[in-house]
Amino acid sequence: MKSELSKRIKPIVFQKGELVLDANNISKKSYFINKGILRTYFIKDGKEISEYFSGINEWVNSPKSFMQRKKDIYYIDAIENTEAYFINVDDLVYLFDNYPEMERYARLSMGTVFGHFMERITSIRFTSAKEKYIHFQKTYSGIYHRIPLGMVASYLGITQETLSRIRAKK
Amino acid sequence: MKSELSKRIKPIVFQKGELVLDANNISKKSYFINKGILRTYFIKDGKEISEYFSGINEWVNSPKSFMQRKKDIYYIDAIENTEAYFINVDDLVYLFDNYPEMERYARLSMGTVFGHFMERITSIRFTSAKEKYIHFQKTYSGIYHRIPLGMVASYLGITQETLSRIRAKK
DNA sequence: GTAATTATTTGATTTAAGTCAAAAGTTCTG
DNA sequence: CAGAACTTTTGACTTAAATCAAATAATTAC
Repeated sequence: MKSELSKRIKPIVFQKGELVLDANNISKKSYFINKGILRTYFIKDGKEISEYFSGINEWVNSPKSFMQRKKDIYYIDAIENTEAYFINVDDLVYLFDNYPEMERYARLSMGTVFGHFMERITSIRFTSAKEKYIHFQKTYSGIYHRIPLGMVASYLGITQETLSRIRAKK
Repeated sequence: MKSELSKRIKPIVFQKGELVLDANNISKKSYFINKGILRTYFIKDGKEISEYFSGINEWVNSPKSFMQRKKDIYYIDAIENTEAYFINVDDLVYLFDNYPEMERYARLSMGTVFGHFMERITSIRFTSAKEKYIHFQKTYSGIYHRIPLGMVASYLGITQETLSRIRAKK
């Protein structure tokens, strides 16, 4: 089964700043990061709002685009030079069809992600800007210092100025 | 397959105010609502914070407790007299084992819920208290007027007073 | 049906974070 | 490596929502 998977994934590299996925296109690819950081974001009132960041050993895609072949609002770009693998959704479906344990793995993985989302919602709802930043540092303990301030601010839903002041104080 | 499912679900009723699930216990049950409203909440600083509300034709459980048999922070109670069905996790696993299409259905359903979560995160991050309330009304268009103000306020992460003033203005 | 409890509204004041503006610091690019 | 183009910081001022406090209104229970 492992080789079935490895047969279907291909390496790809992205330069810093390069667009990995354009919200105007439907993407049948899902990426597994080997090195670097990808950012998922969307545009609101002409500004880029970061949705989340993905580092080493994480899968990244635009869920609606990838799973349902529907356009969604999410762009993905590279914050750093990034090395990744990608798999096509057709190949993934083939694996799900032939390896039920993979389907189960996918379902259970989603349960975990689910928990993270709920935690994030709580974090956003009830905390001051400072607490949000501390929570962000914990969530992204390995990579938080490599993400530009403006992107962090939009991820947290606070202004750059406020984040800059929070950083200055500590 | 339909009968396999119906063989394994049982009816249950809850009185208004009744606790459906205590965070101190692990629950192997998932409920499907036929009538009424259930509320999922947790306690923060001694206060009940509403996480979400569930109405007719929706499944409700405490995901971590149900799927992973681990304690989680979520309580569930009945906002109204409620009629529901429940299924035991063991029976659900049996169905997943024997009906791969159910496993797939579950995985795809989670994808949809996923999308709702992302939308909610966006709604929380960038909107004023008033916009949050408008979004809440859309999300719960069928039942929003049946949920007490205090519970709505904690769901939105704003104070009761602020919500009361928003309502007064429109 | 009335007292007791609980939920909602209204008012006055405070505060955290936003906005606007400009300066200082970085990093691209030819 | 020097100027352009971003990014981050700092300052002064504004505002939305929180807090504290008390008054109504609506449920619930006896």
